[in-house]
Amino acid sequence: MPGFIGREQHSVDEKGRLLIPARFRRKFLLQEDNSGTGAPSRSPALYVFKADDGSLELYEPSVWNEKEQQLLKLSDFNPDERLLTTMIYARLDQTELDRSGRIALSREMLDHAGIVKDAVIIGANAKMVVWEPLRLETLLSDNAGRFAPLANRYI
Amino acid sequence: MPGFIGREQHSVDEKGRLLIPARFRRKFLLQEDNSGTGAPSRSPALYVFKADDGSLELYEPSVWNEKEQQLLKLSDFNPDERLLTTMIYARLDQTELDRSGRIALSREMLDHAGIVKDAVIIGANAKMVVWEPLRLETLLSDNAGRFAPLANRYI
DNA sequence: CATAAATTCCCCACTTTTTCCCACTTTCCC
DNA sequence: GGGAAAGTGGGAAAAAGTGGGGAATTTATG
Repeated sequence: MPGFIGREQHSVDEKGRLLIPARFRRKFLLQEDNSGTGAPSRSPALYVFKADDGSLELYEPSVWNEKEQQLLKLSDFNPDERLLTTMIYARLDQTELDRSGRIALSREMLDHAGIVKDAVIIGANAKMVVWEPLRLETLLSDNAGRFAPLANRYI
Repeated sequence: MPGFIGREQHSVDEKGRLLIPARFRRKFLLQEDNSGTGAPSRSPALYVFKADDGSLELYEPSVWNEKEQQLLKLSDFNPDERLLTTMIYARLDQTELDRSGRIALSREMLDHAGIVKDAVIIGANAKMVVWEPLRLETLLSDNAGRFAPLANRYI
């Protein structure tokens, strides 16, 4: 129950580093550090997943692990289930926050999202979603007229 | 059951701070602070949503969370449902009241509503709606003739 | 296998933004 | 009118964000 909410834009430097907004960091540093020792939580990790819509999804370990429970139920010997498992792990990566609260995104991840210089991070409750700013803008404006109908249908 | 009712106009300062009228504040400080301890309620939060009509909607956590239940049912892997989720979280932000009862609105939020110096806050029962004064005035006068027909149809 | 090149990691320094707090003015209410 | 609450503005301290240097590690290459 992280509850990431809000939208921010930050730059990605030449080293591929992307800052996780402080307000998001607080959300999971808080719950990572339930060691009771009060010691600084060692190395907050994040799972990075290439989404179909051209964005990147960032998950806390606890949230990803919960999703992963579904995967573990799949059989290695059912072709479809095996394929799905392969597809998912092929798109998955893991990264850690550095001392400044940044993560290093690999070249493939950045390419997948089309990120060059800037990135938008959207809090989507359980996860964070990373977009190339223009790509997100285009998606939203191209589909602006669909918001009301969709909202009307689904919520 | 917040029951915000009334209309007020307040200034937005250079730091983007907007005062939540005292009578609205009382509504939800009351129900936030059901800790029983009588201690000052820590950090009253508000969700801010960019509405389609060029206004900003302010929700109390309890009210927004109820809406969010609908969102949580949507699938990440159904394109329409995913798009809707993206559209909503891309327009959503979260903010807290400072000690003076103000919220800090981000630049994007202010731009969305066209707010420069002043803002009108309308209590609309479950939520508060924030308008740039002239924009609201224009909307109302441009559609004055439609009030009776609409009211006739729906209420 | 050794050396060079590249990448990663760790840290520091600077700039900008946010937060916190205080003070003043206006309005409301008895 | 006097006191309290509400509303407004701004200064200073703290935090967040950004960039980059240099050591260490990994990867390429002769």
